[in-house]
This record gives sequence, structure tokens and C-alpha cells, in this order.
Amino acid sequence: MTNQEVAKLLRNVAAVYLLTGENRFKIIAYEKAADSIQNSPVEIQDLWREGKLSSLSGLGPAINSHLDELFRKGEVKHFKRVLKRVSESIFPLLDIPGFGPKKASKLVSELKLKEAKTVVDSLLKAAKQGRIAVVEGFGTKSQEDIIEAIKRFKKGQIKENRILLSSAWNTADEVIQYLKEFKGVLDVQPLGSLRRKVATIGDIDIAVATNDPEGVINWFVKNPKVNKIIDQGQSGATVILENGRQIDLRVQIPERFGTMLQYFTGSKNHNIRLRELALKKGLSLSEYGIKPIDNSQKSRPKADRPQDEKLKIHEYAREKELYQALGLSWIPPELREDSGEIEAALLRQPADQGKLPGLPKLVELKDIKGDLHLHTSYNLEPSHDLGTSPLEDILNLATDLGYEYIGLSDHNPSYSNHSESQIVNILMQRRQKYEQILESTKSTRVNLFIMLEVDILPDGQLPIPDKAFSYLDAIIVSIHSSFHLDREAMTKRVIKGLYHPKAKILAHPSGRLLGQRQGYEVEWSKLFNFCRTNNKAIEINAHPVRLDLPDILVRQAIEAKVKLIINTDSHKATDMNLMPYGVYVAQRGWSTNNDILNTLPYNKIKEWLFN
DNA sequence: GCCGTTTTCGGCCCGACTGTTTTCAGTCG
Repeated sequence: MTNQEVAKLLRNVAAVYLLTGENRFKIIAYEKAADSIQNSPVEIQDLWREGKLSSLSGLGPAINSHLDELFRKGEVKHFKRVLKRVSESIFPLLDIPGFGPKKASKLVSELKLKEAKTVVDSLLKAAKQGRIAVVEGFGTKSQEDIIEAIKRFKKGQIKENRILLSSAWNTADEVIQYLKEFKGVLDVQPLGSLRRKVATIGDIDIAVATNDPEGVINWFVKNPKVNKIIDQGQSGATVILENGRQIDLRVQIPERFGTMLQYFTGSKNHNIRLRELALKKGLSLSEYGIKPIDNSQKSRPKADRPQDEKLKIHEYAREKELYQALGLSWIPPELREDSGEIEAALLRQPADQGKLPGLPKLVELKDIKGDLHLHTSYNLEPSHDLGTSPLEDILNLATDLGYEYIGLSDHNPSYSNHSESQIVNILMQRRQKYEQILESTKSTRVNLFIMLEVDILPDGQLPIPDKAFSYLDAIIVSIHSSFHLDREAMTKRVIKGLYHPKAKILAHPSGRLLGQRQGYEVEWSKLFNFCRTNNKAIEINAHPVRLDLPDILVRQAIEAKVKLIINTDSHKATDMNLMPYGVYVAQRGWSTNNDILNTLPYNKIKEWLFN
């Protein structure tokens, strides 16, 4: 059962509780548990297998025992009874935007929609016939909205709207550079998932600090790349660019910029936790700032409260000041997912220093000293695609990037087309050629590792003969076929592939391609244990379609004390510039320099690679 | 039903938006 399915089940239970007048906090508890499961990139069923259900926040003894029954027997008796209390036609409607339990229930009973399978279509039909507008609490407007919502819902099931981080970043950066040309712009920052560097992005939002909001907004909509202005107001504007992307701009005076930046950076869960923390300190945090809680006003209707209440709000020019007001140190946006960062950011008493773990000092791009997964255009008749850039170009770019070393990790020669001795020969000649080129470009100070990216065959074997290893400093291993082995078989396969003493790195370990392909199934804790014990590294592949190892697994790997290495997997020299995306993933996984092998200087990484 | 740097009992995030209302309920992020 997928996380999505388990979350949906809990949401349905919460919906029934809402409709049947259960304690509202019980309802919230079920919804929180559903959120937690849905946001977990670890499969909940894996957590259950390992007996770690409680590691997810919001899962307590009661829900855990229900989930235990669910995974053991395939269903939960208690849930089954609960769900029977309402018409099953309600549940499909809950997936439609704008529909909650109340609305769904009302329509199902008023319109007598009994068939769950056809309820969406029946509802659409009823709306078109004008039978919704006459229901109490609904009108013609809501009837039209429902038709629109169902249409969008039907489209949405086919098309996923999120785009790759790199693509969103490039678009946003162009707009940010354009905005900076306007002299009234004091600061520009991306917001939301873009600022947090999530692997895929929904909306592109940008914030500007300025004392001339009107001027900035006018400048923004006049961008020659703007195709269409959707909305233009006093606090911002929304446009569609030539490339079809929507950009939201928000402007704010510098005195309030930190407050806005914090609020719109999220994540939602991070902000919820901050507000809970504020409450415990007798403060109330909102998108407008922090104010003391005034209990004497709480019971009075809003309209009766004194107008000057807003004056008591503290606004912040910088995020740092806002976090400090809550007793926290500033938290890097990449960590704001409510996954322990708030606890780690609590300002310590001097006596506690060193005793409790604080925020990590995150690895940065400038700490990266090399890239070990590069494909050149040298034709070794490989099993997969050849690189397109010659070694000379790669060396030049490596010099520009300030690298101390690079690793040439072309795909292995195809094994179906070559005999063992042919493969040995190819690799011998390749080594000679590379050494020759390095010799002729004496000006470079970049050190070279002559490596290979080797397929792990379905049975775990490596398709190159023993003799060939003498022409290789080390190898990277990876999966390029038979993605659908079961979890156990895949784990065995990968571990066997890594077993060779020269196999040092597992590349793109989950095999996912964002928006195209799910990763394959692996028993991660088993793999991590093997890597730690045997001194193998796991790659963080920086290619924007991969970003693999995914950030949450990076965090788990680090907790398991596994070493990681960030590589670009470049198939052309300019791909080497994609390194920042790998660093973002490492940061989101709480990596310090200590966790990332290619922050090591040449002599140290050589020592590791040759051992 | 969950949770703990004021608590193992007594709390549980905040505000905007929308449509239908004439003071609010439901939904969303």
C-alpha cells in the first residue's frame, strides 16, 4: 500500500468523524497523521516492517495499532465500521478542489448520489442541469464553480504540474536579474519551495523589498519577456512569461521584508510549528509578524476589538530577528520542513552548549574540490551513451571551477559485443590515451582518476573481466536494467555489485527520474549498513532530473554514518556546472563537509579511493 | 488521538478567501 493510499484512508476516517460530530481534535489528529504519512518519502509500510512507525510525528499508539492491523490483514475492522456510517459516494468527491466533507455530504444526500463509482460524473450532470443552485446553502455561483472544479480535477489526474528545480530556477533567476536593474529594488528573493530548493517546484514566487512598490510593480509587468498580465495590485502582480510560466511578485517595505520572507518561504509545516512555539511563549505569529496574546479580547467578536490591536504587532526587517524573537537561531531555508530543525535551532543556555545537537554547518558549493562521475567522448564502445566532450574541454572547465581532481567514469564497454580480451584491450588503450592527454596539457593542475561506471547485472555480477581492473583506479557501480526486481533481490544485487574491492561508489542509487520514473525498491537500512561497514560511498547525483540520492534518504544515510559524494554525471562538459543542485540536495539532507567525500583534498580522497 | 524546555493532563496554528449570508461556515495554504 502506498503512502498516498494510507493517507487517503486516514483522511476518509477523519471526514466521517467530522460528519458524525466526533471530538474535533481527534479529527485534527487523523489529518495530521495523514499529512505526515503523505509527506514522508520513506514508505510507511517499510517503517512498519522495521517497527519504526512512531518515528513519524503524529502517529501515536492508537493509529499505529490500526496501521499494524492494516498491513498485517489488509484492512482495519474499526475503520470499516466507521466508514460505513456515511455514504461511500462522499469519498471520491473529497479529492476535488473546493470540496470538504460537509459540502460533499450535503450534495450526496440532497441529490441522492448513491453510486461511488459514478458520483463525480453524476454531480457534474446535476450541476449542468441546474440542480445544485437550488440546494440550500448553494447558489448559481457555487454551481458554476463546481463545474469548473470537476473539469480541472479530471485534467489534473492526467497532468502533473510541478516542474524541475533547475528549470524553475533558471526562469526565476532571469526575472530576478531583470528586477535588480530597477534602482528602487533593495532586495530580491525567491519564495516557497524554490527558496527551500525542493527537487520539484509548483509555483514561482518572488519577493522584493522596496520603498517604491508601485514603481517596482510597473517595472515588473513591463518586462519584455512578459506575455500576459494576469493581475496587478498594490502589493504585487501575477504575469505569464513567454515560456508559459506563471510568476507571482510580492513587494514589501524593507521594515517588514523579513516577516514576509519567512512566512512565504514555508514550509507550511515549519510555519505551523513556529506558531505553536510562539503560543507557548504567549505570542501569536502570523504572516504580519508577532504580537502578544491578549486573552481579554479572545472571547469578544472580532469587530468589537480595539482598532489599534494591529499596532502592537512586531514586524521584522530580517528573518534572523524574527527567529531570535522566538528563541531560535536563523534556520537555513533548505532545512525548513519541520523535521527537527526547530528543536535544533533552540538557543541554548551556555551550560548546554555541546551537549545537545544544534543546527548542522551545511556543506557549501565552495567546499567541493572535485567531481568523480564524468563521461568523456572517448569511444570505448560503451553499453550506454557516450559523453560528447573531449577530455581537454573537461580539464579546462575543471580548472575554471577550481577543482583539485576529477574522475573519468565512462560507461563500461558493452559486454554483449565484445570478448573479455577485447574489453581488457579497450580499457588499456583508454588509459594510455588519457595519460597522454594529461601529459600534453601540463598547464593544468587538475589531478585525474581513471575510473569506469560499471553496470550491475541483474545477478549482481560486474561485466568486466578481472584483468581489466589493472587499468582502473576505481569504479562506480550502478543499475541500468531490470528495474523491477523485488526489494530483497534488488538489495542483494546492489550489495553484490559493490563487493568488489575497486567498487567504491554506488551511483544514482534509487534510479528515480523526476516526473518520469519511480525509483526501484531497495532495503535502504541494509544497504547503508553494508556501505558503512565496507567503506563504500553513495552518490548524490546532481543532475536535475535525478537528484538521487533523494534528500530524505541523504539524511538517513548520514544518520547511518555512510559517506556520500556529490557528482554531476556529466555527459557534456557544461553539465559540470550542475554541481549546485547536488549541493542543495546534500543541504536538504543536513550534510556537513564531514559527510561529503569530495570536500576532501586530493591526497585524502586518493587515499580513500585506493583503499 | 497526539504530545511534552511551563504539562503524563489539558491543551491542540493563523488568517484569507468565497459564497451565502446579515454574522458565518467551509475550505485552503
